[in-house]
Amino acid sequence: MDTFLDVVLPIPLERLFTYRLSPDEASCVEKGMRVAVPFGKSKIYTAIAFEVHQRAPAAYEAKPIYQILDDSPLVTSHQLQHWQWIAQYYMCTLGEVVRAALPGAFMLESETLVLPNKEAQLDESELSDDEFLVYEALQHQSSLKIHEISSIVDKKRVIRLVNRLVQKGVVRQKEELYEQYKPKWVTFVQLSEAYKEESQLEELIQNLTRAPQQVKVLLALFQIQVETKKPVSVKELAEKSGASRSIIKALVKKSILEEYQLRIDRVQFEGEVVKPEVILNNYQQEALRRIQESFGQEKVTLLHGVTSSGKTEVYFKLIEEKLSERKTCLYLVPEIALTSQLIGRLRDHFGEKVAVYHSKYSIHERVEVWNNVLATSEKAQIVIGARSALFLPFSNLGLVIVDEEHENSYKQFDPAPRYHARDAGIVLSSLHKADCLLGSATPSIESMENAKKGKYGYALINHRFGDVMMPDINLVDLKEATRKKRMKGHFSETLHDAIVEVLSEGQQIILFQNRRGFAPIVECTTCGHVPQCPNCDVSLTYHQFRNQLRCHYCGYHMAMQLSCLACGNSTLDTKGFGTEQIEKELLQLFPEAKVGRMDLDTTRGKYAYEKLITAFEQQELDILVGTQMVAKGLDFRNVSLVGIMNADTLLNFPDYRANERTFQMLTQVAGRAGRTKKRGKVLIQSYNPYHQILQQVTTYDFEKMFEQQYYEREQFKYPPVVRIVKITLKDKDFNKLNEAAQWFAQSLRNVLGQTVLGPEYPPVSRIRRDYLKNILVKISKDQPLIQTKNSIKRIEKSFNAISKYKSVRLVYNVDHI
DNA sequence: TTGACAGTCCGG
DNA sequence: CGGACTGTCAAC
Repeated sequence: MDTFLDVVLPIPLERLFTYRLSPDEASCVEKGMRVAVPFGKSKIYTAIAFEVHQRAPAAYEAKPIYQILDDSPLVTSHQLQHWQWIAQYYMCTLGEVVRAALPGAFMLESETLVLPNKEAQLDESELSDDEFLVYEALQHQSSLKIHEISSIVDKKRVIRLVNRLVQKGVVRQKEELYEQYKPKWVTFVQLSEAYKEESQLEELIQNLTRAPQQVKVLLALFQIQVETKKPVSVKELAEKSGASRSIIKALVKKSILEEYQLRIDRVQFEGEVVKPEVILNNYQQEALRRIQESFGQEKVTLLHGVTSSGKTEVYFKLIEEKLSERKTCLYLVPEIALTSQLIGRLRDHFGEKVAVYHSKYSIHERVEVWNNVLATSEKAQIVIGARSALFLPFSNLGLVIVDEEHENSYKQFDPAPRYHARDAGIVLSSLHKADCLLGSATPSIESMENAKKGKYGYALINHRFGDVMMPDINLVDLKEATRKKRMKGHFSETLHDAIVEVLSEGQQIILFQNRRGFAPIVECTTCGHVPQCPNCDVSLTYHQFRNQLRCHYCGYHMAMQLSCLACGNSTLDTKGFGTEQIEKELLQLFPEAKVGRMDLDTTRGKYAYEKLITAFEQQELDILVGTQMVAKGLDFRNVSLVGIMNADTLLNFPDYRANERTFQMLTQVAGRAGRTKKRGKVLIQSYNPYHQILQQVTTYDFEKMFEQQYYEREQFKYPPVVRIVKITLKDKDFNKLNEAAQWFAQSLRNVLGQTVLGPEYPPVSRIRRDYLKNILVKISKDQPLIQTKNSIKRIEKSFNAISKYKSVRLVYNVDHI
């Protein structure tokens, strides 16, 4: 009986693909291993083995697989189950989940190599110019990759060119598989067997008197061995002895030393475990007790603790408990909160049991964490990571912590799978029968609702650690300040004076403006022309630092103009303001102060973010201006003033969550102030200080905010009262898009009724030359979710069958925030 | 997603 | 007419 294998390919295709297995292969393939398979005309892909079976496909001849890449599964069945849930719930393919889940280095892809054909007898005159260029390049190089050819001839599409060359017999092609992950090997040295005896050693040193450098190396080796009792690497020996590597090589050549290689993890924990005992105050203890009680009832639990109430210590206690039961823990944080501050605290406490996993890690480092988790290694008992850490091969998981549960960066936006890490984390914990704790100072409306209804357990800490007072929050009316001409740039007199005072006390200040760049709009005061992005429906933001106009959606940029592009007058002015402008004003208003800026533009590099934080921590900076980045989980001891430059930009955001988000963001930024004894001060500037949300922020009235927001969601039918699926249609052709969106919405309405909203243009209605239109499907809680999604998928099928709509692309966003 | 193939546009 | 580009389809 023939054996077949269904595999998941990392591409956005719904179906599994079936390959033929030889008897040998059939005996070693297991679900969860990687296999390399030929796919399409030429490519070889890495796929995940999904099911071995004997059902020969009827409609086609299955291809044989190319190679089995693992000798034991790399992906566990728990993971596959979890990934299937994600694919189903978030309406994407399993392949897309696989692509997001596996570290890139695990996915080998083939690359076409072009080699010269030595036997070819050719007439050079038969070649075109481009063909000749490739031919000539191959006289000097043994092989060329496709993209190398494309740069040689300076053309984008070269496949046809290569095909012609193959036909003319000038070149041949070869597919090569690349394993991207290379384990790191380190060379160690030890004394050869022959010299292990004391007497032989003495003799050897005597003989080496004419090679003092070599003696120095040997002595250093002995010294290190005595001190550390660990293998000694060549690198270490060279450093300790001060001798060059060639001297060590010489000793190896004489067979006095022997070299050997060891596989080493790239990510190594070095340092002492301080393990200061976590001591909880009464509030924390009470919260811990409630959490444990609710875990006893197998409930997801929400820990609602005001800023700086010491949630982290509670987490630490829970982790300690799980570790003592020999279980592992997953600690999820928003990408931005993954700072060395937090990692440092974890490492101080749990030492090398902590593994870190996030996107700024190199592909190699990720592979190592994956392998350690898979092997339930000592080194990965606690994994702290951003949302993608959910995909690691856990077994024996005991606890999932989702810190800053309300953070919307937990929801993946752009490539599918568009999953919410909090929700996917809850599902993960239930799959493993593990406990799940959500923590936040400003819980999301949905989690709070679940807690209120008793679906989640709930623990509250409403006292700051060490009984520090909550900061004093005050509103500043910008309208009045402007009318009375009490503004210095974008600073009201109140804020300005507060800064002066804080600076004179040697304390630090955080200023928050949720917009980067210098100014979001440049306008000609003569003709009113505003430079727009040619690809997107937005005006270009002025970045003074680069003297450029930039689009924040597609990256388009041009030099800042001196005169208007429309009328030629040099009467350009800016409107609105971003972090860059605040930074500049600060330099003018407070020339003595050292100012730092933290936004997407200043934190591009791998360590740029850390550097800024360290500089601020060490008080090398007096004032830190930033976007929402400054709001997230940072712990600065000397900040006594937080200023919000303009709260209205947050409130005016055109979506149903704007109020909730403003409350969360302002409360979080405010929480950065006064974390030690002195009461912190927060000033919120706004043109609309009587807005209910701002009032609720100043009085720390979470309950009232929740009630009011929940009421509005009920009135207007928004989550968590209903579930929503946002469907975005994209096309380069404006009219076609409109027609297609209309068709789609109408079909949805025919099946689902009046719960379908739209189609409507989003606030930015064109991005990267594509016009966009959204349809919103609201699904009530009593409506079967799977059936509704299936109806949508069915409509998509009929939609795709209409040839004129072929070019229209569809994007589903389930639980869109 | 990728690559092949057919159809179309464009300059000479 | 050939090259470049676009749209459409299948992939096991």
